[in-house]
Amino acid sequence: MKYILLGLIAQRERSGYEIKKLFASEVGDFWYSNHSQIYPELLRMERAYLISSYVETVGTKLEKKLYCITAQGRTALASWMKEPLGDLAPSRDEFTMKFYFVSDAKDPLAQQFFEEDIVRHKIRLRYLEERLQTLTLEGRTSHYGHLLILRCAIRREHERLAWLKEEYGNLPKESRMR
Amino acid sequence: MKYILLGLIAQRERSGYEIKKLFASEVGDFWYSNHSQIYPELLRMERAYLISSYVETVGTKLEKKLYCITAQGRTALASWMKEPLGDLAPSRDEFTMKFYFVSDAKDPLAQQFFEEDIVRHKIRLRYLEERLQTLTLEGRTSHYGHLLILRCAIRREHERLAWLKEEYGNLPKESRMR
DNA sequence: TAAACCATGTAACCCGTTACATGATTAT
DNA sequence: ATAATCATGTAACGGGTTACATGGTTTA
Repeated sequence: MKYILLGLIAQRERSGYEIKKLFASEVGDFWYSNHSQIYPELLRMERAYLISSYVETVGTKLEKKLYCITAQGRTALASWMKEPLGDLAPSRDEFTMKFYFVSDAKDPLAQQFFEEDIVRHKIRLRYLEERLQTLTLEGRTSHYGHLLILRCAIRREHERLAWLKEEYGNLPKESRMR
Repeated sequence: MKYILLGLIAQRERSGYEIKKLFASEVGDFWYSNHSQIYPELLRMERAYLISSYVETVGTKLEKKLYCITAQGRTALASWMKEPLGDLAPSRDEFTMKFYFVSDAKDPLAQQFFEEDIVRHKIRLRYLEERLQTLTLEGRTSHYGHLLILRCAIRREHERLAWLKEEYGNLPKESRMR
């Protein structure tokens, strides 16, 4: 988490609120957080000399705290990026775990799970495709990684849906009928 | 988490230690936990009348606490199973988030990330295939769901590796050379 | 002038992880 | 004997979520 904030601030100076909005939009596609975690973390990072801040006044009273990365912060970010990836964690997915308890294909729950999962993955796929479209049209430069992970996610959703439909089709008739 | 424990105890009566071992083996492929979370959770569930326990003595002194599901517990489990699946949570994957900060395909980090991710997914794929083999050979009955989610995971790993290799091959030459 | 948005924090709680702690039984 | 495994707990800590709390600015 710390490094995500650091990475975002490394791109350009940012306020806590700006970062909050990023988590609610593009960063949120891959990682989620909210302001009550962001603000304290930024304060901790400042105390650790990874970032520095200055205050800008909007209007006459409203204060906006802008954070910049420090040299130390850049070093820390670079060494995190170079660190090898950790072990793959188990998925902890609700669909998976619930299905583990379905011992028989005839169980009507199997059908229900497939239907529900197809719906939520269709929604997600549509959303991701729209995001890719937006990003492509914006024609921003230097967002290789962002495009890449979006394409990865879209492909994963396609594959997931294909698998779901295949297995759904393989269910015994007794459970597909009404 | 609570419902996973409940599901495992619903299959047959089990001790905390037995459940711990399940998390270290087959359940651990999809969800992880350890004994310091399991034991207190079992105590809480017993206090909530979802499970009941009795003590069995092994040898002369060693005590083993066996938990059974109660009628209330079965109801709670069934209603959890029927509940619709929650929203898809963002992946929170290290590879994804690090790549978000790679703005240019020429960055040598891109190459590094692909290589590392290929390695860890190959390892995982091999492991999952071995698990499926074992499970198939065991020839247990009524494990439709378990087989299904294993096949799903294997297919996901295959697809992931295919994507990784494809994108790795698309990297510009400057960064692939030594 | 009211709603929507900008802007920043704290507090309580829940869940999960690591570490601490103990002792019995079985297999080599 | 001693190592591995069986067996069950507690404590401290860290990260994330929800709720609490406040006030300024912009837009319709």
